[in-house]
Amino acid sequence: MSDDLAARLREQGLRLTPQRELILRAVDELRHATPDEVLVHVRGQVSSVNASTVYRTLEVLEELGLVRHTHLSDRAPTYHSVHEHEHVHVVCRTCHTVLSYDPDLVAPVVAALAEDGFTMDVGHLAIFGTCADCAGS
Amino acid sequence: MSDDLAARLREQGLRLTPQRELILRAVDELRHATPDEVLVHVRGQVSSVNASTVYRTLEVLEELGLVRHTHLSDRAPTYHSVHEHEHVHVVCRTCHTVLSYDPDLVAPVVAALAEDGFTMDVGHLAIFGTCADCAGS
DNA sequence: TTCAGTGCAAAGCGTTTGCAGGGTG
DNA sequence: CACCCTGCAAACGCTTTGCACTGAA
Repeated sequence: MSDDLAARLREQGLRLTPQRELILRAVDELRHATPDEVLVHVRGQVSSVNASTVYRTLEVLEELGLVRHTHLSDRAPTYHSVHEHEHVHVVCRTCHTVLSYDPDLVAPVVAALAEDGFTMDVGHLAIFGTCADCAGS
Repeated sequence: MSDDLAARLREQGLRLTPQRELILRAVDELRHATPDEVLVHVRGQVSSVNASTVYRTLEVLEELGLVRHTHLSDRAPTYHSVHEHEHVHVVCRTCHTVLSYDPDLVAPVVAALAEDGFTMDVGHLAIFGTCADCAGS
């Protein structure tokens, strides 16, 4: 999968750098991480990786189709590897728990929008609401 | 509906101010507006309304259940009146067109999550993807 | 040897906060 | 006349940008 990275970069005339390998690996390992969390993680391994590099790299990796992002809070976005099964994020606004659901959950919506020619981005979806535990309060 | 405002404020021991009336009216009139757009709008009517007042007021109005917000871009959130019919936002990431759908669109999802005790916030939902016009490119 | 990628520092955008003065109830 | 609300200015968190240097191909 690092080969994936090398291959895709080459296709685009881009270059393989240690930072890009590290950042991709960090996203894979952290599962759901903000840019800042990625930064902290890679700094734990190699010093002097800069925040701007993380932002620029995540952008590149997303364009290459190697990572994805969602918005699970009003703050920083969350990146995850495309190697994970695609899933829908369901977020409780009270306790901030994030549940992952199978894409089947929204299959009817995908189908309905497809009839209008709209291709839904399932992996980016975040559904907000109140979970069972917090409903009482 | 300004009476609504007065009543709800009173219930909470809060005060009715010109700024709060103006900002609520701006959200009603602009239909989908960012805090900054609200600011510009109210400034067109009365000078010297401050950005922080807009933020604080939108927060209050949302707590009172008079306005709602969604995230239709990676930038500032969008506020709209609760007087509009509740609707689901569908956003094309290519041309940035925002389509409004009836909540029926996601009824199956609401039902499925309800079985797990999760109450979905339909009005806050934003679905991203690619619209028919942009699919070709 | 070329030019993409990096680190650094500064600036950017959107938002929040502390405080003192002003206005509602 | 209490105390909520406002404006102002500063600070905040996250992200982007310009620039000179470094290093991958």
